[in-house]
Amino acid sequence: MSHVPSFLLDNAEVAAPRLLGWSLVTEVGEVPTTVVLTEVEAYGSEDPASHAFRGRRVANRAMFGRAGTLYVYRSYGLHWCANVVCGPEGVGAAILLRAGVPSVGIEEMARRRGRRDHLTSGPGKLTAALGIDASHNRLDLFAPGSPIRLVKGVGPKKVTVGPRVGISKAVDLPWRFRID
DNA sequence: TATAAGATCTCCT
DNA sequence: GGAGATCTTATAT
Repeated sequence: MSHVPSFLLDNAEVAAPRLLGWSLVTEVGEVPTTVVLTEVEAYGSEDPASHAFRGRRVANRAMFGRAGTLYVYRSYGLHWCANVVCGPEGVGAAILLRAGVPSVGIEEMARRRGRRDHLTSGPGKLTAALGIDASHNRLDLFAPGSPIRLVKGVGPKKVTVGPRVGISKAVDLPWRFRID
């Protein structure tokens, strides 16, 4: 049994900003690593920019799972991007984790990234630093024994809202949320 | 079967 | 500010 916070059952654009300030913890190697989430984007169920828009596929089936499920996909053939599934089961909504601040295991993240700066300042970098890849797709982020978990943080003071990045459809929706 | 485009990052200038 | 790396899926022949 896992304990999924109730706000994750809400629509993506409502749930997304509430994830800011939460910690993403991974224990996929010897050393645990944690980042505090500072930038996310919402991908809704009726959203042309969402992978779920054209329906259920093998690659995106994680998006149609329970809220609190991890959805990992490959971006541009070489990066992994991580999302938190939200909304009612079966609707296909998720929150893309775009960036964060390293808090635990910084040395390990620097080793995985092969550099010491810009460790987690983008979706692909975030997954690389945390050691997240396709093998973690469909994981339950709230199961006690899960190698990747979300841990509640302090609520953000001021949230900046703007248009999403890198998409070509529904570009004007202000569904990108970040804190300093 | 083929081709194009994509929720990106790094390195170079 | 621009090109290249390189995989998956959608849409067209």
